[in-house]
Amino acid sequence: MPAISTRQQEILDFLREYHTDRSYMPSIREIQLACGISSTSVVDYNLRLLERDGYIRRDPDISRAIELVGESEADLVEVSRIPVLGAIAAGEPIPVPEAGAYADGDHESFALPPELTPRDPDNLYALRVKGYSMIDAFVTDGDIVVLRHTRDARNGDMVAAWLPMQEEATLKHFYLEGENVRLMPANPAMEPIIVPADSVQVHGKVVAVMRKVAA
Amino acid sequence: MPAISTRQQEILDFLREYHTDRSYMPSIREIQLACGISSTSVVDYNLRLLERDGYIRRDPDISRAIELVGESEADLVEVSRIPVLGAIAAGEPIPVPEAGAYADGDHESFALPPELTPRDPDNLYALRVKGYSMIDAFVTDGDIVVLRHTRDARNGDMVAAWLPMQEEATLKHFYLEGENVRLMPANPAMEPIIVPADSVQVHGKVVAVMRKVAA
DNA sequence: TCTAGCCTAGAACGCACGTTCTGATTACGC
DNA sequence: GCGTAATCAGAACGTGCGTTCTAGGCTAGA
Repeated sequence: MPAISTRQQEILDFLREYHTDRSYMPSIREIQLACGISSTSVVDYNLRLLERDGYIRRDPDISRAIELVGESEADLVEVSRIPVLGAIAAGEPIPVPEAGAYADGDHESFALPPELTPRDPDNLYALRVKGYSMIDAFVTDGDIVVLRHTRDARNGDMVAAWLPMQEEATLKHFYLEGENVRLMPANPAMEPIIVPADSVQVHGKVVAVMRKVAA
Repeated sequence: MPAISTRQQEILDFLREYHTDRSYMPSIREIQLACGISSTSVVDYNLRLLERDGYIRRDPDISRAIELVGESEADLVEVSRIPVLGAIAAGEPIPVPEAGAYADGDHESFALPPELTPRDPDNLYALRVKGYSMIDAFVTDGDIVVLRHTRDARNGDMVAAWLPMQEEATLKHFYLEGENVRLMPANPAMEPIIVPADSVQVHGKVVAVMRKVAA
C-alpha cells in the first residue's frame, strides 16, 4: 500500500471515528466540515485516491456508501460469551448450572476465543478456580476452567467431578472400569483414585483453561 | 418486544441481508423495490413502527441512517490478534520476535479475549508449548503462552528465560538478588534455581496461558 | 351501517449529497 | 528558470432520498 498524505490520514481517522459512533458513514460534506476542508471536490478527490490505493471502497451515486476495507472488520471476531457460574474449590460442591443459565443471565461472562471454542458451543459454562488443590491437572488458583455440562463422560475425557463420600471437587481424566471409576491426574507422576461408579458425580467435561498471569 | 407483521419481518430480513453484502443500509426506495412495496410512504410507515418497537434506530433526514439494534453488534467483540511465533521447549532456544513481527505478518495468529488482555497490549506474542518440562509453572504440552517482549523484568514477574549455560528454556518467577538471579517455580513444592545474572536471557513476561483440552 | 384504527397507495416537495467543471495554488524534476 | 503533475478552491448541476400530504381499502366492534 502506498503512503498516504496527512490529509488522507485525517480523513481515514475521521471515517473510523464517525463509524464507531453512529454505524454509518459520513457524507462528503460532513467530512469536509470535520476535517476543515474548503471544498467538497477536495474531499472527493482524496476519497478517490484512498479508493485507488485500496484503503476504502465506494459505490458511486450512493449516499454514504464508503466501506473501510479490512481493518475494523478483521479485528472484530465473533466470540461465544460463557457465563461464569461461580468457583470450584477442593472442599466445596461444584456450582450447578440451573436451566437458562447459559442464556446470559445476571452472571458475569467471559469471551472464549474462537481457537478454543469446540465445534459444538452449547451448554458451556465457566468456573473460577479457588486454591491450589488442582495442580495435578496443571490448574492453579485464579484460573478459569470452561466446562461443557454433561453427565455422560467418555473414557479419557477430563471431567469436573464431585465425590460425595470424600466431599471433594476435582478435575481428573475419567475412565469407567466395570463397577468402578478410575480418576487419573493429568500429571502422570501422581496416583489415580479409584472409586465406585455410583459415588462419582460428573458435572461436565473440561473444554479449556485460561489463566491471566499477575503483573 | 411486540410482535411484528410479516411485512415488517420482511423488511427486517432485507436490512440484515443488504447490510452483510455491502456494509451500509439500503435507501427507502431500495427497500420498497426489494420488498415489492408500492409506495415509499409505506416503507417509512413500517420503519417508524420498527423503530417504535425497538428493532431499529434511525436518524432523521440522513440517508441510509438505519441501525439494527442489538443482535449482530452484541456478539462481536474487539480482540487483539497475537502472532504465534513458534514453539517453546525445554532444550530449544526461545524464538525471538523480529522487528515487525507483531504487525501480523505471515504468522499464525491467536485471538486473545479482552478479559486476558493487559492494559497495554503492545509487543505481545504467543508461543506453543512443546513437552512436559514446564509443569512446575502449571503449563503443559500444547498450551499457548502469551508473552510481552521485554528485557526488564521486575521481581515477581513470571518470565520466559533462556539459560545459555544449561541450554535450557524455562518459565519461572524472576527475582534479581545482587549479582544473581533466583528463578522460582510457580509450584512452591519445587526448588528454585540460582544463576549469575549475566547468564540469564529474559525473553519476556508471561501475560496469559490458555489451553484447549482434548475432547 | 357507521366508525375507528391499522395498513397501503400515489404523488409531490425540498433538502441532502455525489458529481463535475473551471481555475488557482503548490510541489517537484530538469 | 520552466513545465508537468499533484493538490486544492469554489460554484453549479442533477439526482438520490427522506419526508409529508391526501386518500383509499381493510378488519373489528358498536
